[in-house]
Amino acid sequence: MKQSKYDALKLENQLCFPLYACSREIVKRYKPFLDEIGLTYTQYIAMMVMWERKSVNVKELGECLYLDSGTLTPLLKKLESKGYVTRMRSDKDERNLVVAITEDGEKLKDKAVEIPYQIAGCTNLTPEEGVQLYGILYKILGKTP
Amino acid sequence: MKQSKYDALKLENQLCFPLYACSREIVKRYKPFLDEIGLTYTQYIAMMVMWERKSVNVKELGECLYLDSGTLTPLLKKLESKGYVTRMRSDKDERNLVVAITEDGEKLKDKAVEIPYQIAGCTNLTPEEGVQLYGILYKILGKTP
DNA sequence: TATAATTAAATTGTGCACAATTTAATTTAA
DNA sequence: TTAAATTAAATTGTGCACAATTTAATTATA
Repeated sequence: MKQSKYDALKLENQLCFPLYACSREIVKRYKPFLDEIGLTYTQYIAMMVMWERKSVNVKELGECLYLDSGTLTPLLKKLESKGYVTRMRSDKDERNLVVAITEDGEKLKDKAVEIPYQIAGCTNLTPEEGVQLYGILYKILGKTP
Repeated sequence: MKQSKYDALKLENQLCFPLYACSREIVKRYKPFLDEIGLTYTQYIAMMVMWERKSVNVKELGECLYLDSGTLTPLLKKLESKGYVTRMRSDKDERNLVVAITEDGEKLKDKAVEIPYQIAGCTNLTPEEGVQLYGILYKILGKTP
């Protein structure tokens, strides 16, 4: 095997690259299912938080999703225009914007609930690999750089 | 533990979400190092292919990076304007655009070679976890959905 | 060999991501 | 208590991603 001081720069020796490619690949596999309920992937994970929390402010939502207001503000305006959430300044502290789920947003949950099962058929990992991957990814996320 | 038919829709039960979050998190960790050589992450992985292949057409580059011409065309124009690659239609088949590395592009490699080692200090995985992650990610990428 | 089908890039339009800045509200401290 | 510091969203600007369409070149076929 020919060695070079540049080996560390080869695409095949990167861990970050397959992570980046895989992330996009999986989002692409979600697309046909998400199209049926009219959500993008980012809107879908935002709705996941809403289905669980019912009401959060932008900062909390951002902490859940690792996203900032620059991404969330336009996204939440879109979810509002679709009628799935409302956006209102908090009475207690008007700096906070409270995002709350609507009845239509709740109804969407019943359509969305099939998606995880449909997606399961699109991956080829063993249950063990899934658990390993999950653990490793959250280990990376947990480390404050 | 309270169970619900909606458990599959919880963010914490997703595999895709930490993948998506991790991918962005790691790209963010590259940013300070990439800033020093004036490349974005996508430009960096494109240059990795160029450093290895010297000359490729857009289609081949897209296959390496899992990206299409919609993403690559503007990106390659930027790399061209920075002087790291040239873009020329192929003589044999004018549908093909040949992207070739320049001398400046080659020189950049010597600056970039430090980056993988600098990044290594920013992750917290054991070597075994790294190997596991690598294998699982390429298994996902390999499966034609 | 014309015509149809295919192929490769480029283009168009939408939706993130995110750094940096701005605006407005609240909290802290002199 | 008022001025400074902090905080939360929104805004601005850049750079992807990617679906869908267009343009131009090449190949296959009737």
